Order: sequence, then C-alpha cells, then structure tokens
Amino acid sequence: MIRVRFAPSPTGYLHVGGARTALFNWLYARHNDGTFILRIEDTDRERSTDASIDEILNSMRWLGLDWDEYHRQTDRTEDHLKAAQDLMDRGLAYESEGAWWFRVPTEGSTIVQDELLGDVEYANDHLKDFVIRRSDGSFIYHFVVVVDDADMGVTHVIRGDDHLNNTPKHILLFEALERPVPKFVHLPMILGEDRTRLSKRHGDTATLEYRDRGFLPEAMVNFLARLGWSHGDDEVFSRDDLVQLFSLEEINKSGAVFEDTKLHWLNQQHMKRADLDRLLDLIKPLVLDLGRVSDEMWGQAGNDRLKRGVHLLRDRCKTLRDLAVAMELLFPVPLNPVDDILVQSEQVPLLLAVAEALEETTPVDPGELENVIREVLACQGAKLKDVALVSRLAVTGRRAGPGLFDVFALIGAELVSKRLRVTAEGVAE
RNA sequence: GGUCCCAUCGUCUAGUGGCCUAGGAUAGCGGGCUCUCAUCCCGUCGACGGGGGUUCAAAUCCCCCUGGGACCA
Repeated sequence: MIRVRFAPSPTGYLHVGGARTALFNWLYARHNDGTFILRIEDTDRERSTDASIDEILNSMRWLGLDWDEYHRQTDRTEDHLKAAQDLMDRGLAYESEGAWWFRVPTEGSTIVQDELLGDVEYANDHLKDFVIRRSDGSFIYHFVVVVDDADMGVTHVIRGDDHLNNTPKHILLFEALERPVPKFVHLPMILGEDRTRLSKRHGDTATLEYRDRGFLPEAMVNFLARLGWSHGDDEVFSRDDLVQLFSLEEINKSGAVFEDTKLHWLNQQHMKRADLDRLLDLIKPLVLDLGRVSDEMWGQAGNDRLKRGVHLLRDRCKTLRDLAVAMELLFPVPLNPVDDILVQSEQVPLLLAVAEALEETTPVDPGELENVIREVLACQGAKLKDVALVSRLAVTGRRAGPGLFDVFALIGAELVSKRLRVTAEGVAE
C-alpha cells in the first residue's frame, strides 16, 4: 500500500511550486490507489498562522487535490519527544549545552537511493553531528519530519530537490529509530524567469491568484503536471487522464521555468471542453462584479441564452475573466464602444432598413436573421460587406466577435434594431 | 567556500547508440477560412553549452571544462 504526503509550512500562501509538489504526490497516490496525507508543518509557531492554513487548504480544494488523512505537526510533540528520548536512552544522541545532538557516524557513507536521480552518495564525515532538539525544548525540522513520516507509514517521500542534501541526515535518523527508510523522489525545482527557484519576489506565484485571474483548476493542474512530467507528445490532459497516465519514470530531472503563456493556451483548451452550465456558474459572479449586469438581469437572460452565449464566445477567450467581459454583450447595458463608429451617410438608410425589417419580422435564430438581413440589403442594392462592420460596432460596441448573425440572434432582434437606430439617427442629426 | 543536483528551440518538452539533415507544443511571423476577431488548418523562424574520448555509428555512454540551481557554512 502506497502512502505519500504533502507537508507544507503554513507561513504564507501556497505557491505554485508547492502546488506542483502536492499534485505529484496526489497523482502518485491516486494512480496507485494509495493514501494521500496532508500534514501541516506548523512547529514554527512564530511564523505559522491559521490564515495560511486556510489558504493552503483552499488552494488544494480549488485544484481538486483531496486528502485522505490530515495531521498537524503541533499535535504530535509528545511523539517527537518520545522518539528523541529513545535516541538519548540508546546513546544515539547526546546532550550538549542544553541541546540534544544526533550522533553521525564518522566513517563510511550514506547513500540516497533516489527513484529519479539514482544513487547519490554522501560521505558521513561531511555530515557532522546535528541538533535535533534545541535548548528551549523545540525540535529541529529534520528530526520532526522523520518521526512523522515514520509514524505515518509514509512509503514514498516525494518532494523538491532542495531537500536532497538533507536526505542523508533523514536516512540516518530513520535507521537510528529502527524504522523502515521510505523511498525518495526528489523533484526538480520550478524556477522563475531568472532561473532561480520560484519565490514571492517573482510576482504571481500564489496558487489562488490563478483562480482569481480566471483560470480553470483543471488547466492549472494540466499545466503544473507538464512542468517536469510528460507523456509523449500529448499536451492536454484532464484530471482523470493524469491520474491514469502518471508515472515517476516520465518525470524530468531538470528544473522548469514557470512561464504562464502556455497556461493561457491550456486554459482556453479546457474552457472549450468544459461543461457549459459549469462555466456559467463560474462566470456569473465575475460578470456581476463588472457592475453593469444585475442579478435580476442575469436571471431574465435565461439559461439557454446564456449557454448559447458562452458557447459562442469561449473560443475567443483565454480566461474566465475574458469570458465574463465578453458576456456583457447579452445584456441591455450601455455599450462601451472600443472604437468610434464612423458611419458613412450612404449607410444610414441601410441601417434603418435593416432595423425596420427586424422589427417587422422579429427573426429568432441566426438562419432566419441572415435571410431577413440579406434580403433587405439586396432590395437596397447593397451587400453585407457594406454594413457589416458599422452594424457590428453599433450593436456590440466592438470590431470583433462571433459571426454577425450569431451575435445578433444572441442579443435579440429587438435590441439589435434599437441599437441600429440609435447609431443611424445619431448620424442623421 | 564545501557538498550535491542539473544541462535539447525564448519557454514546456520528445529522444534511453543507428528510425535525428533532432519530433511535438507554446509564443512570434506568414497564409488559408470569413462580415470581423477567435477557433481550426497549413507553412515558417528556432535547440542538442564547449572540448576530449569510447564506438563502424553519439543528443544519447565516459572524462574534463563551462554554465545554472540547491543545501550547508
């Protein structure tokens, strides 16, 4: 039975590098029907906060990384003391100036058998004795991790390779405590664009920030998984795909730069595949936040129409925020024209004719709309091209968007003709 | 400074001695489709850090150098 753990310190938000480590552990557990343990390493009481714990849990929940067991390190101080006392009793640790020191063998070497990197050998005389318990009674990180991993029966320690150099110490401790040594997998670091290990000064590194910026969790998971892991030439993976395909053998050994241009593309790919009702739920608060559409207006729009809107607009959006902005089209709110509308005088009668025709026939679907509009224009001796851009600008406030008849159908003949008239009459004055 | 890890297009990566005049993706650029934008499709730019070996054959194995990173001090 495979047991893995993710053990963050609650001293700030969960950054994307940590999220990637959590993800790899989670994937390994789920792929092997193992157990995924979340352990909050809050022994540093000075810097640990409940707010950070909440943030971490929310980040994990957002990404869909559910855990099977939850522990807080501070609940385990008695176990830590017991283990340390055991080492003292057996002469494997000693006291000096109030602190407890672990005795490291002066000869031989300790070999880290890493599943990814292979065997890494450390000469013991380089390691030197180290403190496991400070004179104030608090325990050193390296000691606590080992005791916890041992007690929790962790079989695979999957963590960042910044811990590789600590691992021989850990192995020595496992052996001294007479507990089985877990297997180790040291993942390459995630780097900032300056190729140093990702940290807060690199800007947007908080996991939840990506949620707030309008990324889908499955896109984030996909992106994070591909940072260091690959499966042939495949790029787009659902969460289920990843669980099914994930394996340690396909993890890369070199660090990866976190650059979110590809995340944008992946997000679009996942938006295209996402369930429409779900997308609606996700963007509704974003649309309301923009301040022009009320809850009532959203309700009146009707689910079918909203879904059609999402369906038409999502191909041109990279994020949920983009989609929310685009969705304002469906509502009778004041237009916010991106460009000034320059209407030529000969276009005025055409626009009015179209408006009139729409009022008379009130077509509903795009096909009907197209027939009506093309017919009117033909009668006037004009082509669609002659009014396409102006009418798009008049009706949507934008130069670009879905097919003209599709947007018009979406907005509704009534509002379309009204807006055409406003523009045409504005010129006539 | 000591110890350790890593090294393919700008970025993410495929590649485990011959299928590599190095493949995919993304970003950039160009084109097609079209009322526009996007999607989509096609094309294009673009990399094995350097030097030695081993081998009939090296991106792939070995050594050195260089570079980057991490941990400890």
